[in-house]
Amino acid sequence: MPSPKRDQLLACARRLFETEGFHTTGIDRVLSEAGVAKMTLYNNFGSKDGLIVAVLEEASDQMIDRLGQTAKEASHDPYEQILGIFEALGAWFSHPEFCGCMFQAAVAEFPDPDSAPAIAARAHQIRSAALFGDLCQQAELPHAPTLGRMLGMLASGAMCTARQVQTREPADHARQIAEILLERASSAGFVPVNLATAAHSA
Amino acid sequence: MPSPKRDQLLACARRLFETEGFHTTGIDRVLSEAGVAKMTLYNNFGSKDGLIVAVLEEASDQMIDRLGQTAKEASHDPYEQILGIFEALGAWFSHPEFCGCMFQAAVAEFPDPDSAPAIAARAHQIRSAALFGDLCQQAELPHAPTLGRMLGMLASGAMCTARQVQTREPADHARQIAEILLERASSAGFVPVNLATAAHSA
DNA sequence: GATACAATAGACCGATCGTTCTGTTTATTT
DNA sequence: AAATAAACAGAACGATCGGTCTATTGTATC
Repeated sequence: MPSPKRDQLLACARRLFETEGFHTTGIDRVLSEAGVAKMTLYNNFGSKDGLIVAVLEEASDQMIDRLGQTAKEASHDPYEQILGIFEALGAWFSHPEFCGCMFQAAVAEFPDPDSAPAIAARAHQIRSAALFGDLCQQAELPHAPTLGRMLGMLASGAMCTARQVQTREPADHARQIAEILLERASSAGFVPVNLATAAHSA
Repeated sequence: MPSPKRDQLLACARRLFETEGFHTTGIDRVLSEAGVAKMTLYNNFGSKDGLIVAVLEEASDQMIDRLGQTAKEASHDPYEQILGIFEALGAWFSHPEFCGCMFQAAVAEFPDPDSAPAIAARAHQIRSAALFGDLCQQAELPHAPTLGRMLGMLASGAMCTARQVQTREPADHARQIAEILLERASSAGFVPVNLATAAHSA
Protein backbone atom coordinates (compact mmCIF):
# COMPACT_ATOMS: atom_id res chain seq x y z
CA MET A 1 0.00 0.00 0.00
CA PRO A 2 2.30 2.75 -1.22
CA SER A 3 0.50 5.92 -0.23
CA PRO A 4 2.17 9.15 -1.40
CA LYS A 5 1.36 10.85 1.89
CA ARG A 6 2.95 7.97 3.74
CA ASP A 7 6.15 8.28 1.74
CA GLN A 8 6.12 12.01 2.23
CA LEU A 9 5.85 11.59 5.98
CA LEU A 10 8.52 8.92 6.05
CA ALA A 11 11.00 11.03 4.09
CA CYS A 12 10.43 14.11 6.20
CA ALA A 13 10.65 12.17 9.45
CA ARG A 14 13.90 10.61 8.34
CA ARG A 15 15.44 13.96 7.53
CA LEU A 16 14.38 15.51 10.83
CA PHE A 17 15.28 12.52 13.00
CA GLU A 18 18.66 12.34 11.28
CA THR A 19 19.55 15.99 11.72
CA GLU A 20 17.87 16.83 15.01
CA GLY A 21 17.54 13.55 16.85
CA PHE A 22 14.61 11.35 17.74
CA HIS A 23 13.63 12.72 21.11
CA THR A 24 14.22 16.38 20.38
CA THR A 25 12.07 16.21 17.25
CA GLY A 26 8.42 16.50 18.23
CA ILE A 27 5.67 14.84 16.30
CA ASP A 28 3.95 18.12 15.48
CA ARG A 29 7.14 19.35 13.86
CA VAL A 30 7.31 16.35 11.56
CA LEU A 31 3.66 16.65 10.62
CA SER A 32 3.75 20.36 9.85
CA GLU A 33 6.91 20.09 7.74
CA ALA A 34 5.59 17.05 5.91
CA GLY A 35 2.21 18.70 5.43
CA VAL A 36 0.19 15.69 6.51
CA ALA A 37 -2.50 15.13 9.11
CA LYS A 38 -1.87 13.69 12.49
CA MET A 39 -4.15 10.74 11.86
CA THR A 40 -2.12 9.85 8.79
CA LEU A 41 0.77 9.10 11.09
CA TYR A 42 -1.23 7.00 13.51
CA ASN A 43 -3.11 5.14 10.80
CA ASN A 44 0.07 4.24 8.96
CA PHE A 45 2.56 3.72 11.76
CA GLY A 46 0.57 3.35 14.98
CA SER A 47 2.82 5.54 17.10
CA LYS A 48 5.92 7.71 17.07
CA ASP A 49 8.04 4.66 17.84
CA GLY A 50 6.39 2.92 14.89
CA LEU A 51 7.37 5.80 12.65
CA ILE A 52 10.92 5.70 14.00
CA VAL A 53 11.16 1.97 13.34
CA ALA A 54 9.85 2.46 9.80
CA VAL A 55 12.42 5.20 9.20
CA LEU A 56 15.23 3.00 10.51
CA GLU A 57 14.14 0.01 8.43
CA GLU A 58 13.82 2.04 5.25
CA ALA A 59 17.17 3.70 5.84
CA SER A 60 18.81 0.35 6.56
CA ASP A 61 17.46 -1.24 3.38
CA GLN A 62 18.62 1.72 1.35
CA MET A 63 22.05 1.88 2.92
CA ILE A 64 22.76 -1.83 2.66
CA ASP A 65 21.63 -1.84 -0.97
CA ARG A 66 23.69 1.23 -1.77
CA LEU A 67 26.78 -0.11 -0.04
CA GLY A 68 26.56 -3.38 -1.92
CA GLN A 69 26.00 -1.56 -5.17
CA THR A 70 28.85 0.92 -4.77
CA ALA A 71 31.10 -1.96 -3.80
CA LYS A 72 30.23 -3.78 -7.03
CA GLU A 73 30.71 -0.59 -9.02
CA ALA A 74 34.11 0.03 -7.48
CA SER A 75 35.71 -3.18 -8.69
CA HIS A 76 35.25 -6.84 -9.54
CA ASP A 77 37.80 -7.79 -6.94
CA PRO A 78 36.11 -8.33 -3.53
CA TYR A 79 39.28 -7.11 -1.85
CA GLU A 80 39.04 -3.78 -3.67
CA GLN A 81 35.30 -3.70 -3.02
CA ILE A 82 35.93 -3.68 0.71
CA LEU A 83 38.27 -0.71 0.37
CA GLY A 84 35.70 0.91 -1.93
CA ILE A 85 33.21 0.90 0.92
CA PHE A 86 35.55 2.96 3.05
CA GLU A 87 36.01 5.38 0.18
CA ALA A 88 32.23 5.65 -0.04
CA LEU A 89 32.26 6.47 3.66
CA GLY A 90 34.72 9.24 2.94
CA ALA A 91 32.46 10.70 0.27
CA TRP A 92 29.57 10.53 2.72
CA PHE A 93 31.53 12.30 5.46
CA SER A 94 32.49 15.03 3.00
CA HIS A 95 28.91 16.12 2.53
CA PRO A 96 28.27 19.28 4.54
CA GLU A 97 24.93 17.83 5.62
CA PHE A 98 26.61 14.80 7.17
CA CYS A 99 25.49 14.49 10.75
CA GLY A 100 26.59 11.03 11.81
CA CYS A 101 25.13 7.56 11.55
CA MET A 102 21.45 7.52 12.42
CA PHE A 103 21.65 3.96 13.75
CA GLN A 104 24.36 4.82 16.23
CA ALA A 105 22.22 7.74 17.32
CA ALA A 106 19.19 5.48 17.70
CA VAL A 107 21.10 3.03 19.89
CA ALA A 108 22.20 5.93 22.07
CA GLU A 109 18.78 7.56 22.26
CA PHE A 110 16.94 4.36 23.16
CA PRO A 111 18.89 2.83 26.04
CA ASP A 112 16.27 0.14 26.63
CA PRO A 113 17.63 -2.72 24.48
CA ASP A 114 14.16 -4.24 24.23
CA SER A 115 12.57 -1.15 22.71
CA ALA A 116 11.54 -1.46 19.07
CA PRO A 117 13.84 1.32 17.79
CA ALA A 118 16.84 -0.18 19.58
CA ILE A 119 16.14 -3.59 18.04
CA ALA A 120 15.78 -2.09 14.57
CA ALA A 121 19.03 -0.15 14.95
CA ARG A 122 20.96 -3.20 16.12
CA ALA A 123 19.62 -5.20 13.20
CA HIS A 124 21.25 -2.78 10.82
CA GLN A 125 24.67 -3.12 12.40
CA ILE A 126 24.39 -6.89 12.14
CA ARG A 127 23.55 -6.58 8.46
CA SER A 128 26.54 -4.28 7.94
CA ALA A 129 28.94 -6.68 9.59
CA ALA A 130 27.44 -9.52 7.55
CA LEU A 131 28.02 -7.55 4.36
CA PHE A 132 31.68 -7.12 5.24
CA GLY A 133 31.87 -10.79 6.15
CA ASP A 134 30.41 -11.81 2.79
CA LEU A 135 32.94 -9.70 0.92
CA CYS A 136 35.76 -11.27 2.94
CA GLN A 137 34.37 -14.68 2.08
CA GLN A 138 34.27 -13.78 -1.61
CA ALA A 139 37.85 -12.53 -1.34
CA GLU A 140 38.67 -15.99 0.01
CA LEU A 141 40.15 -14.51 3.14
CA PRO A 142 40.45 -16.79 6.16
CA HIS A 143 38.29 -16.13 9.22
CA ALA A 144 35.85 -14.16 7.06
CA PRO A 145 33.08 -13.76 9.69
CA THR A 146 35.50 -12.46 12.30
CA LEU A 147 37.19 -10.19 9.79
CA GLY A 148 33.76 -8.89 8.86
CA ARG A 149 33.06 -7.95 12.45
CA MET A 150 36.44 -6.26 12.65
CA LEU A 151 35.76 -4.21 9.53
CA GLY A 152 32.31 -3.34 10.84
CA MET A 153 33.91 -2.08 14.02
CA LEU A 154 36.33 0.00 11.97
CA ALA A 155 33.48 1.54 10.04
CA SER A 156 31.61 2.26 13.27
CA GLY A 157 34.63 4.02 14.71
CA ALA A 158 35.02 6.05 11.53
CA MET A 159 31.37 7.16 11.55
CA CYS A 160 31.53 7.96 15.22
CA THR A 161 34.68 10.03 14.85
CA ALA A 162 33.55 11.71 11.63
CA ARG A 163 30.53 13.12 13.41
CA GLN A 164 32.86 14.99 15.73
CA VAL A 165 35.62 16.16 13.43
CA GLN A 166 33.38 16.78 10.40
CA THR A 167 36.03 15.72 7.90
CA ARG A 168 36.57 12.65 5.74
CA GLU A 169 39.82 11.87 7.53
CA PRO A 170 38.36 9.07 9.69
CA ALA A 171 37.25 7.24 6.54
CA ASP A 172 40.72 7.52 5.04
CA HIS A 173 42.28 6.31 8.27
CA ALA A 174 39.84 3.42 8.48
CA ARG A 175 40.57 2.51 4.89
CA GLN A 176 44.28 2.51 5.55
CA ILE A 177 43.85 0.37 8.65
CA ALA A 178 41.57 -2.00 6.73
CA GLU A 179 44.21 -2.33 4.05
CA ILE A 180 46.84 -3.25 6.61
CA LEU A 181 44.49 -5.65 8.36
CA LEU A 182 43.47 -7.46 5.17
CA GLU A 183 47.05 -7.69 4.00
CA ARG A 184 48.00 -9.24 7.30
CA ALA A 185 44.95 -11.51 7.30
CA SER A 186 45.81 -12.96 3.89
CA SER A 187 49.29 -13.88 5.05
CA ALA A 188 49.82 -17.17 6.85
CA GLY A 189 49.73 -17.40 10.62
CA PHE A 190 47.08 -14.84 11.26
CA VAL A 191 44.53 -15.98 13.84
CA PRO A 192 42.05 -13.33 14.93
CA VAL A 193 40.82 -13.22 18.48
CA ASN A 194 37.61 -15.17 18.46
CA LEU A 195 35.32 -15.44 21.43
CA ALA A 196 33.65 -18.60 20.18
CA THR A 197 36.86 -20.58 19.88
CA ALA A 198 38.29 -18.93 23.00
CA ALA A 199 35.30 -20.15 24.98
CA HIS A 200 35.86 -23.72 23.76
CA SER A 201 39.51 -23.74 24.70
CA ALA A 202 38.89 -22.19 28.12
CA MET B 1 32.83 24.13 47.78
CA PRO B 2 32.55 20.34 48.14
CA SER B 3 29.02 19.88 49.39
CA PRO B 4 28.07 16.29 50.24
CA LYS B 5 24.60 16.78 48.77
CA ARG B 6 26.16 18.08 45.58
CA ASP B 7 28.37 15.02 45.23
CA GLN B 8 25.43 12.78 46.00
CA LEU B 9 23.41 14.41 43.26
CA LEU B 10 26.27 14.26 40.79
CA ALA B 11 26.91 10.57 41.39
CA CYS B 12 23.26 9.65 41.11
CA ALA B 13 22.78 11.74 37.97
CA ARG B 14 25.79 10.11 36.39
CA ARG B 15 24.50 6.64 37.07
CA LEU B 16 21.03 7.39 35.72
CA PHE B 17 22.20 9.33 32.68
CA GLU B 18 24.63 6.56 31.86
CA THR B 19 22.15 3.71 32.11
CA GLU B 20 18.94 5.36 30.94
CA GLY B 21 20.01 8.27 28.78
CA PHE B 22 19.93 12.02 29.21
CA HIS B 23 16.56 12.85 27.72
CA THR B 24 14.65 9.88 29.02
CA THR B 25 15.82 10.54 32.58
CA GLY B 26 13.63 13.21 34.14
CA ILE B 27 14.90 15.64 36.69
CA ASP B 28 12.43 14.47 39.33
CA ARG B 29 13.73 10.95 39.00
CA VAL B 30 17.29 12.03 39.68
CA LEU B 31 16.24 14.12 42.65
CA SER B 32 14.12 11.43 44.28
CA GLU B 33 16.78 8.75 43.87
CA ALA B 34 19.51 11.07 45.11
CA GLY B 35 17.32 12.24 48.00
CA VAL B 36 18.00 15.92 47.49
CA ALA B 37 15.83 18.96 46.97
CA LYS B 38 15.10 20.46 43.61
CA MET B 39 16.64 23.76 44.58
CA THR B 40 19.87 21.98 45.41
CA LEU B 41 20.17 21.13 41.77
CA TYR B 42 19.44 24.63 40.53
CA ASN B 43 21.63 26.31 43.12
CA ASN B 44 24.59 24.11 42.29
CA PHE B 45 24.24 23.55 38.56
CA GLY B 46 21.82 26.17 37.27
CA SER B 47 19.88 23.83 34.98
CA LYS B 48 19.55 20.26 33.81
CA ASP B 49 22.07 20.95 31.06
CA GLY B 50 24.42 22.33 33.70
CA LEU B 51 24.09 19.10 35.64
CA ILE B 52 24.72 17.09 32.49
CA VAL B 53 27.84 19.11 31.70
CA ALA B 54 29.10 18.63 35.26
CA VAL B 55 28.51 14.88 34.98
CA LEU B 56 30.36 14.73 31.67
CA GLU B 57 33.28 16.77 32.96
CA GLU B 58 33.62 14.72 36.12
CA ALA B 59 33.41 11.47 34.17
CA SER B 60 35.95 12.71 31.64
CA ASP B 61 38.46 13.71 34.31
CA GLN B 62 38.05 10.38 36.03
CA MET B 63 38.30 8.35 32.84
CA ILE B 64 41.35 10.17 31.48
CA ASP B 65 43.09 9.84 34.83
CA ARG B 66 42.22 6.18 35.10
CA LEU B 67 43.31 5.41 31.55
CA GLY B 68 46.64 7.11 32.08
CA GLN B 69 47.08 5.33 35.37
CA THR B 70 46.21 1.85 34.11
CA ALA B 71 48.53 2.43 31.16
CA LYS B 72 51.39 3.25 33.50
CA GLU B 73 50.55 0.23 35.65
CA ALA B 74 50.50 -2.08 32.65
CA SER B 75 54.10 -1.50 31.62
CA HIS B 76 57.00 0.93 31.42
CA ASP B 77 57.06 0.55 27.67
CA PRO B 78 54.75 3.11 26.00
CA TYR B 79 54.09 0.62 23.23
CA GLU B 80 52.77 -1.91 25.73
CA GLN B 81 50.88 0.85 27.52
CA ILE B 82 48.85 1.54 24.39
CA LEU B 83 47.88 -2.11 24.15
CA GLY B 84 47.15 -2.05 27.88
CA ILE B 85 44.48 0.55 27.29
CA PHE B 86 42.65 -1.77 24.92
CA GLU B 87 42.85 -4.51 27.51
CA ALA B 88 41.35 -2.12 30.02
CA LEU B 89 38.56 -1.53 27.54
CA GLY B 90 37.99 -5.26 27.43
CA ALA B 91 37.71 -5.42 31.19
CA TRP B 92 35.25 -2.54 31.07
CA PHE B 93 33.10 -4.23 28.42
CA SER B 94 33.04 -7.40 30.49
CA HIS B 95 31.20 -5.74 33.33
CA PRO B 96 27.53 -6.72 33.20
CA GLU B 97 26.60 -3.11 33.95
CA PHE B 98 28.44 -1.88 30.88
CA CYS B 99 26.08 0.21 28.80
CA GLY B 100 28.29 2.00 26.30
CA CYS B 101 30.33 5.16 26.33
CA MET B 102 28.42 8.04 27.89
CA PHE B 103 30.21 10.60 25.71
CA GLN B 104 29.16 8.91 22.51
CA ALA B 105 25.62 8.86 23.86
CA ALA B 106 25.82 12.56 24.71
CA VAL B 107 26.96 13.46 21.21
CA ALA B 108 24.04 11.49 19.81
CA GLU B 109 21.47 12.90 22.21
CA PHE B 110 22.47 16.53 21.68
CA PRO B 111 22.56 17.03 17.91
CA ASP B 112 23.11 20.76 18.25
CA PRO B 113 26.92 21.00 18.15
CA ASP B 114 26.81 24.34 19.98
CA SER B 115 24.94 23.00 22.99
CA ALA B 116 26.95 22.80 26.19
CA PRO B 117 26.65 19.01 26.60
CA ALA B 118 27.78 18.43 23.01
CA ILE B 119 30.82 20.63 23.55
CA ALA B 120 31.71 18.86 26.79
CA ALA B 121 31.37 15.45 25.14
CA ARG B 122 33.55 16.41 22.19
CA ALA B 123 36.18 17.76 24.55
CA HIS B 124 36.55 14.32 26.07
CA GLN B 125 37.13 12.63 22.73
CA ILE B 126 39.84 15.18 21.95
CA ARG B 127 41.50 14.44 25.26
CA SER B 128 41.35 10.70 24.56
CA ALA B 129 42.96 11.07 21.15
CA ALA B 130 45.61 13.32 22.68
CA LEU B 131 46.37 10.68 25.30
CA PHE B 132 46.94 8.10 22.57
CA GLY B 133 49.04 10.62 20.67
CA ASP B 134 51.19 11.27 23.71
CA LEU B 135 51.82 7.57 24.21
CA CYS B 136 52.80 7.23 20.54
CA GLN B 137 55.16 10.15 20.98
CA GLN B 138 56.71 8.50 24.03
CA ALA B 139 57.05 5.27 22.05
CA GLU B 140 58.98 7.35 19.51
CA LEU B 141 56.62 6.32 16.75
CA PRO B 142 56.51 8.51 13.65
CA HIS B 143 53.37 10.53 12.90
CA ALA B 144 52.37 10.29 16.55
CA PRO B 145 49.45 12.78 16.42
CA THR B 146 47.89 11.04 13.43
CA LEU B 147 48.47 7.63 14.96
CA GLY B 148 46.80 8.92 18.10
CA ARG B 149 43.71 9.88 16.16
CA MET B 150 43.71 6.48 14.49
CA LEU B 151 43.87 4.70 17.83
CA GLY B 152 41.16 6.95 19.20
CA MET B 153 38.98 5.99 16.27
CA LEU B 154 39.69 2.33 16.97
CA ALA B 155 38.67 2.75 20.59
CA SER B 156 35.49 4.58 19.54
CA GLY B 157 34.56 1.77 17.21
CA ALA B 158 35.20 -0.79 19.92
CA MET B 159 33.01 1.05 22.45
CA CYS B 160 30.29 1.56 19.89
CA THR B 161 30.28 -2.11 18.89
CA ALA B 162 30.59 -3.38 22.45
CA ARG B 163 27.38 -1.62 23.38
CA GLN B 164 25.58 -3.75 20.84
CA VAL B 165 27.18 -7.14 21.25
CA GLN B 166 27.72 -6.89 25.02
CA THR B 167 30.97 -8.84 24.94
CA ARG B 168 34.64 -7.91 25.27
CA GLU B 169 35.36 -9.13 21.77
CA PRO B 170 35.46 -5.64 20.19
CA ALA B 171 38.21 -4.65 22.63
CA ASP B 172 40.25 -7.73 21.73
CA HIS B 173 39.76 -7.05 18.04
CA ALA B 174 40.72 -3.41 18.47
CA ARG B 175 43.80 -4.42 20.41
CA GLN B 176 44.83 -6.83 17.68
CA ILE B 177 44.31 -4.20 15.00
CA ALA B 178 46.24 -1.66 17.07
CA GLU B 179 49.09 -4.12 17.36
CA ILE B 180 49.20 -4.58 13.60
CA LEU B 181 48.93 -0.85 13.00
CA LEU B 182 51.72 0.05 15.41
CA GLU B 183 53.97 -2.65 14.05
CA ARG B 184 53.44 -1.33 10.58
CA ALA B 185 53.85 2.28 11.70
CA SER B 186 57.25 1.58 13.26
CA SER B 187 58.54 0.08 10.01
CA ALA B 188 59.94 2.40 7.38
CA GLY B 189 57.81 3.77 4.57
CA PHE B 190 54.60 4.15 6.50
CA VAL B 191 52.88 7.45 5.79
CA PRO B 192 49.43 7.83 7.27
CA VAL B 193 46.74 9.71 5.41
CA ASN B 194 46.89 13.22 6.76
CA LEU B 195 44.42 15.90 5.84
CA ALA B 196 46.75 18.74 6.81
CA THR B 197 49.55 17.68 4.50
CA ALA B 198 47.07 16.60 1.83
CA ALA B 199 45.56 20.08 1.84
CA HIS B 200 48.99 21.63 1.32
CA SER B 201 49.83 19.42 -1.60
CA ALA B 202 46.45 19.90 -3.23
C1' DG C 1 18.73 31.79 73.84
C1' DA C 2 17.35 34.97 70.07
C1' DT C 3 18.36 36.11 65.44
C1' DA C 4 20.14 35.90 60.81
C1' DC C 5 21.07 32.95 57.06
C1' DA C 6 21.37 29.23 54.04
C1' DA C 7 19.46 25.07 52.47
C1' DT C 8 15.63 22.22 52.49
C1' DA C 9 10.97 19.85 50.78
C1' DG C 10 7.37 20.10 47.89
C1' DA C 11 3.48 22.66 45.82
C1' DC C 12 3.02 25.08 41.68
C1' DC C 13 3.75 27.05 36.82
C1' DG C 14 3.52 27.28 31.76
C1' DA C 15 5.01 24.65 27.92
C1' DT C 16 5.22 20.69 25.37
C1' DC C 17 4.95 15.89 24.83
C1' DG C 18 2.46 11.78 22.40
C1' DT C 19 -2.15 10.47 21.62
C1' DT C 20 -7.24 10.53 20.81
C1' DC C 21 -11.46 12.48 19.21
C1' DT C 22 -14.54 15.17 16.11
C1' DG C 23 -16.25 17.21 12.32
C1' DT C 24 -15.29 18.00 7.24
C1' DT C 25 -13.61 17.05 2.77
C1' DT C 26 -12.32 14.06 -0.92
C1' DA C 27 -12.59 10.17 -3.87
C1' DT C 28 -14.81 6.04 -5.51
C1' DT C 29 -18.64 3.21 -6.80
C1' DT C 30 -23.42 2.22 -8.12
C1' DA D 1 -25.90 12.28 -9.20
C1' DA D 2 -26.13 9.95 -4.71
C1' DA D 3 -24.03 7.16 -1.28
C1' DT D 4 -20.33 5.25 1.18
C1' DA D 5 -15.96 4.98 3.05
C1' DA D 6 -11.49 6.56 3.64
C1' DA D 7 -8.40 10.39 4.64
C1' DC D 8 -8.17 14.81 6.11
C1' DA D 9 -7.20 19.13 9.53
C1' DG D 10 -7.08 20.58 13.89
C1' DA D 11 -9.08 21.10 18.60
C1' DA D 12 -8.68 18.84 22.93
C1' DC D 13 -6.72 15.49 26.40
C1' DG D 14 -3.94 13.85 30.26
C1' DA D 15 0.72 13.27 31.44
C1' DT D 16 5.10 14.90 32.09
C1' DC D 17 8.71 17.99 31.21
C1' DG D 18 12.20 21.64 33.12
C1' DG D 19 12.03 25.41 36.10
C1' DT D 20 10.25 28.69 39.96
C1' DC D 21 8.22 30.04 44.30
C1' DT D 22 7.18 29.59 49.18
C1' DA D 23 7.06 28.08 53.55
C1' DT D 24 9.90 25.57 56.83
C1' DT D 25 13.82 23.52 58.83
C1' DG D 26 18.39 23.31 60.75
C1' DT D 27 22.55 25.87 62.00
C1' DA D 28 25.86 29.13 63.28
C1' DT D 29 26.76 33.61 65.34
C1' DC D 30 26.28 37.37 68.71
